[in-house]
Amino acid sequence: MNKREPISTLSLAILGLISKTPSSGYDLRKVFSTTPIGAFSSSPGAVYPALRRCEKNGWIKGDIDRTSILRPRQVFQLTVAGHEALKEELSQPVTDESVIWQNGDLILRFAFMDGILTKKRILKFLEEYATATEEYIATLGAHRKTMEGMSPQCGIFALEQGIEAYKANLRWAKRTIPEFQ
Amino acid sequence: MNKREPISTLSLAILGLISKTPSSGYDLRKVFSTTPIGAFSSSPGAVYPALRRCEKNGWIKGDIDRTSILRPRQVFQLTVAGHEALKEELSQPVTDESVIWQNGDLILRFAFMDGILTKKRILKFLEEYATATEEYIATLGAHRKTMEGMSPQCGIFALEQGIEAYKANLRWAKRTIPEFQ
DNA sequence: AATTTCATGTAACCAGTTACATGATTCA
DNA sequence: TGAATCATGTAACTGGTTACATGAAATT
Repeated sequence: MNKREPISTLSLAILGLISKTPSSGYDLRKVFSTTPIGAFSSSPGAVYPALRRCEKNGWIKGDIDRTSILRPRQVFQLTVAGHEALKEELSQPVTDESVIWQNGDLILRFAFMDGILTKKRILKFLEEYATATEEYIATLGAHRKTMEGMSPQCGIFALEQGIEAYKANLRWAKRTIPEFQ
Repeated sequence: MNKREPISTLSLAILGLISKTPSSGYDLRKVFSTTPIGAFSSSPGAVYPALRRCEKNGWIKGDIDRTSILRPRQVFQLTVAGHEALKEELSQPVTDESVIWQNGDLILRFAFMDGILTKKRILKFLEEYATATEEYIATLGAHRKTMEGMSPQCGIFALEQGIEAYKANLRWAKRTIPEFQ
């Protein structure tokens, strides 16, 4: 009943990563700057405040690690509430809007589902994703038709780029569903 | 020699659209909310301040349109300086970073090149885009190999989604180059 | 008469960016 | 000894979001 705060993309990435491996801010920055995990800046001005926000929401808690002689690191792990919040976020339905405007967020959510959602729920996500993507491809196709023979060639080609990308997403989803053993 | 202010994504979209058709803030909001032109909010709180910024930079100037009995609209068009700024922005090289983190911006730039850059320059853009994309696909492939057989299946599948999407981008660019008559 | 559309804008808030700062440790 | 790395953080700025506000005209 009580409404949960929305989780920002960066917070979702942080919660997702921490759910796999307890990490310090520095660890997270390294992941963001060395892996293709998403469009995240590894800037301290983004990561540390985001960690504080997650902490304030009770999603993570930090333990000081003094095993090294180096400056002590604060290693964060998920709280029970954090696990709940992450699970709920990952369980959100795939909306048409999210497929159109937040495809990256959807894939980020998918990347963290392992071990948090059941196989059934993950497959449901992929099916919803495929359906919504297929619909949007049709919409883009209709749009393309209205531009038929129009003067700004580049605009049409750009639209085709979008259509091709979404078609690739659709093929990926359809192929991944059966591969998901 | 004098350094031009960087153009934000929203400003670029506004300049690009206005370069095709002089428009009011309301016109632009309608385009953003009814066409797949990009991830832009059509919110007045974004569009009107962005117009003011462009105006302050001397890129656009507005004329009051009183032809209608309705509330007068302020119709903006590009200034000479605005055309220069847009042309320079569209002429920026395709960097590896932009292919990775700002693919949407690159496609947006491409969509507006018609009539502003020469055919030769547009083709150069597509070739640079293809090269950088191909390189990044290789990087992602290497990354994928390091995850071979790892436990979080979803993470690997998510990476594959990215690889497939970039492959689609590459095919699009390679196909579009010769189609560009 | 009430709602929708045309058309513009402001204000509070939030979050990311760049740049700076600190200070210890390790490496060349 | 100087540079790079470990590790955390702050401050100023920018720009986008949501929500609110106005007011006239057209539509139902």
